[in-house]
Amino acid sequence: MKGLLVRIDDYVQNAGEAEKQLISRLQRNPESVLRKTIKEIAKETYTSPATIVRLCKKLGCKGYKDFQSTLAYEVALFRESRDIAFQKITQKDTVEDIIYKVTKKNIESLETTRKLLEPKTITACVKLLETSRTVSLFGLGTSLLVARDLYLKLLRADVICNLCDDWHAQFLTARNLHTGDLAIVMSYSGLTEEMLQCAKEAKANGAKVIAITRAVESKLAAEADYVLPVAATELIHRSGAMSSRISQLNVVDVLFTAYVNRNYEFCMNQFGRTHIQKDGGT
Amino acid sequence: MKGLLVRIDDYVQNAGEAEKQLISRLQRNPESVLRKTIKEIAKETYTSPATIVRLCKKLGCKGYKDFQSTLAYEVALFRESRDIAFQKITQKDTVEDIIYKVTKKNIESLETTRKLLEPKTITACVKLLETSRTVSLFGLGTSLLVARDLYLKLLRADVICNLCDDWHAQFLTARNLHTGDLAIVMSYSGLTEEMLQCAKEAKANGAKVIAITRAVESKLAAEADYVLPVAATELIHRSGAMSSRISQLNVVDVLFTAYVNRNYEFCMNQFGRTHIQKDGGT
DNA sequence: CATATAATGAAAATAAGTTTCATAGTTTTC
DNA sequence: GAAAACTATGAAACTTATTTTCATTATATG
Repeated sequence: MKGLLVRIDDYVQNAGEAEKQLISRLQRNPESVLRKTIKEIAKETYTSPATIVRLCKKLGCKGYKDFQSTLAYEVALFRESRDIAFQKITQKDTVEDIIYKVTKKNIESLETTRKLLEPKTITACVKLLETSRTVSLFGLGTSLLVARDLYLKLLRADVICNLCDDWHAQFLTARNLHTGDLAIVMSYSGLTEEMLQCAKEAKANGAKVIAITRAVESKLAAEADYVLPVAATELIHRSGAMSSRISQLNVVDVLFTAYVNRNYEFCMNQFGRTHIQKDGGT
Repeated sequence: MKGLLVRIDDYVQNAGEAEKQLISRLQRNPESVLRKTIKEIAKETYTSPATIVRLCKKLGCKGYKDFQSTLAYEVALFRESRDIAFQKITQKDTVEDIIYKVTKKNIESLETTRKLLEPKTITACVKLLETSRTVSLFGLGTSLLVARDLYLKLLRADVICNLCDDWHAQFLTARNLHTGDLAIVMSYSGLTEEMLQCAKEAKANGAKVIAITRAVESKLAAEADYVLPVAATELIHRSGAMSSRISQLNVVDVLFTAYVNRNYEFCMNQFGRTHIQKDGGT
């Protein structure tokens, strides 16, 4: 069932005059409705209890009470998620505050990234992973860490892959790609000139290109066959966008998990052969 | 104000007979209370509306209605966080499911990690970062990625630090440490023999040791002066613990942010000097 | 222009929640 | 050890909130 506020919004077009009054009031401040009685709302909006009850029923509730508690549930969730958004770290913050805010920031950017990811794109990327002869990874700085993470994963799944640490070597790798190869280019900002060059080179040589970046409109994205978007996160201090790599890793997780799921038997077999310690961890 | 269910639990000891009946009913299924009237609850528990209202007031609510809406809020949040926990990925899952579940898993492990982190420990670790002559980082596999991440951060803040890629070099680094140096050892499992050796060596040479691990009871943890705990995450498939590195990165974020906050002016100045691109990103 | 239809509010009816008060059991005091 | 004071409790009266009914008005339809 859709959320109540969404249903309200859907219904506006069919609403009568009194109902429009009501809806406008509800949308302006849904939270305060929870603390008011049906009579108070009726008075505020120059309507009547009867009209309110009718509206509640049209929205799929049993009555005003049911409406209130459904709304309470929604508002609780919304408030929680809004809480997260406006927490900037200041010098006054205690260590406890920092633990809370930093974690919430990271969670927020995961949520945002999730909303940006399109199943179709993931599916297309997984197919490329399956059908490409080789997979080459590209990244610098923090994005190199993400590339390494995906590299370790692909290794374990026995995908033929390649990642060079320094950018000259990466560029040479790009130059050697051919039709049937896949390049995955990671650049959070989408502005890194070196990555753009790698993407161009890969493309020019007939390879497919996937970009993992926040910059869906960038030159890098334009160069790519598929773009896996990452949430743009504000800075914490001016210390660089922190959550970015966590979001990028989340994209990597999604991509890899989707890949494994489509190649289940084979991958499970591989994992058995490639885990290093009993629990596979380090 | 404490949560309602907590307050209920606190109150049990002072409760009379009828009240105990009530409380037991409330605790058994708080959610269903939301859909019941005061009379229904009275009947179910062989008590009376009056007793219920009194209990609500003792718990700090204005009456039964207020009690219900406070509870609704709490239940909504709880249900949300419980929803997350039981989502295992199966072969039947669509790509859309995978996007959702993988992200939720990662969020869940961030939440758990947050709860494990103790402000005192962070503060102590930040002090070590401030006062140590040098900081050396240790890690292998996925944990090496985390180490590299912290390394990049410390570099930007002009902390004298060191990280070697291969484990032999890491071990030699540990051997060269002295009193006044700091070693930060990352091992998610806490079982990696190589990391244990590095920690022991560092300790033996008089250096302080911080461990970032899920294994608070491990030999590695025993060797460390401070342990920064990371949530233990179940595996997604058998492909290795995915969320672990995200949690580890979160710990790194917290540690580094706390450090920056205590050395604000200096770090901000440094960040100005060390950012490579306009937005500092890659 | 008459008639059907939909929207609305006033007021009655129903239901919910709160308060008061009487009772029974318990503890304290002399 | 009995009277007094206190506490916990539920029945019933009271208050408040919600829902339903029904009459009125406006609007569309043939």
